[in-house]
Amino acid sequence: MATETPNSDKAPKPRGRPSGRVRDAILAATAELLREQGVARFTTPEVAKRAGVAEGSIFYHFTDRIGLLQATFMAGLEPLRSMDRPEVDNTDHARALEQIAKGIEQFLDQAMPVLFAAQSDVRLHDALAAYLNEENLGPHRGITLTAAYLAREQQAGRIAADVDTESVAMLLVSSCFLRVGQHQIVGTKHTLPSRKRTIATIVGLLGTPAG
Amino acid sequence: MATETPNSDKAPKPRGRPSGRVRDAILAATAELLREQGVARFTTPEVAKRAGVAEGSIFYHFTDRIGLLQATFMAGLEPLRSMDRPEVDNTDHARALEQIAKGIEQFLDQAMPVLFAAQSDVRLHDALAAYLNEENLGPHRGITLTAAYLAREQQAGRIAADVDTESVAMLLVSSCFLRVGQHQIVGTKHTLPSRKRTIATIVGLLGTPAG
DNA sequence: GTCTATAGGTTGATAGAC
DNA sequence: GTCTATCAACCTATAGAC
Repeated sequence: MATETPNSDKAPKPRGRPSGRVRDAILAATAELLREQGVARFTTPEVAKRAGVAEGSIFYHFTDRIGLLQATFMAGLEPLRSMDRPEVDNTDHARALEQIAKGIEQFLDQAMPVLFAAQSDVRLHDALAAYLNEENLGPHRGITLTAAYLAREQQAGRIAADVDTESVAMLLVSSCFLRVGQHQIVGTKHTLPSRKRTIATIVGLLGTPAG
Repeated sequence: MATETPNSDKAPKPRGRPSGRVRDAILAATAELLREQGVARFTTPEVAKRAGVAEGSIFYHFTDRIGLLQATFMAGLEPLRSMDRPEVDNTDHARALEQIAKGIEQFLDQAMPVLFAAQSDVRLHDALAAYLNEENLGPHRGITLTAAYLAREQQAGRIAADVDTESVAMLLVSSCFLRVGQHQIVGTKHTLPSRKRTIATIVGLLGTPAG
């Protein structure tokens, strides 16, 4: 996961992202291709064509095909890394959870194809897994964030004290994964209980506040 | 999704699966390869080597590479199709749900790599999606099955009448997907709440039976 | 039904000019 | 940093013997 740019050592490497217009175009084209066509159709000539750059540039920036894919999923996971405690603007649990769920699903919508792509090759898979572990990313991150919100509410006395907030958080995150996964794999999200309905049920877990 | 065997028309086609030793070896080798290496490393020479057959045989039986993959995920989904109402042997909800969840996770453990593989190519993806819709397979199947159990319990008065059993079922199935998915993608299932803990929380949703 | 041999087509990656 | 041109490696699929 180290060599992403050519200048790994040696002196006065240019500050900031190189110039990066081509580099970014390649990354964007790759993400697009993965989403639309799947890894199988992802070939360096195809990426080059779509990015409007020369094929050789790909190898200059990313060393090889695998390097490009790694850089792509690291870029795709960036939103998760910088995702901080969700700012929920009220104490209506259903509303707040829906906000959180929406955010997670939105993220997954664009990140999941990349996760799928990484499953296509052991090397990629292993690199991704290592990265996720190192950076403490993955589903666990979303769960922790959600659990934190619930715990705050619990301490404020708005959620029954005996509720296992982490499990509840996991249920919410799970349902997001399934909803997005089903949508991307089967294509009809309409056969699952809606997000609203799911959350209404989850809210039922939070117990009567104080009476 | 039609031509799986060569003899599509013409008269006295041999009854039962041809002789099928080679055919099955190919299917098994394919599934293995997908699990261990991912689609990228799945090549017809590799499959042939692993199955101990000639490469040509693959094309004889499955027409082309795509045909083999399609046949493989149809085979992998077979357990789901024949999965019938779960026989749960008692009325302890936690126990029963755990049984169901275990079954689903077991199935997913072997089916998920194949689902991932299908995401690698639009043609495969579309073929899989069509198949899942036709046969009414997919996550929805597991949810329906689970919901049916819950509904029965509800009618028997052992679950509160106002519980949305389908949503609860979805939460259970979701958690299975997330658990298996996390395990296969990130590799550490240990950071998620355990199945037992999750189910304990879900059971909390079922309400006090009659008092 | 299964095999061997091979044709034909892509693809990843390199070299070198600008 | 970016491009064009090129090559060796590899893979899918076919043809034909057994």
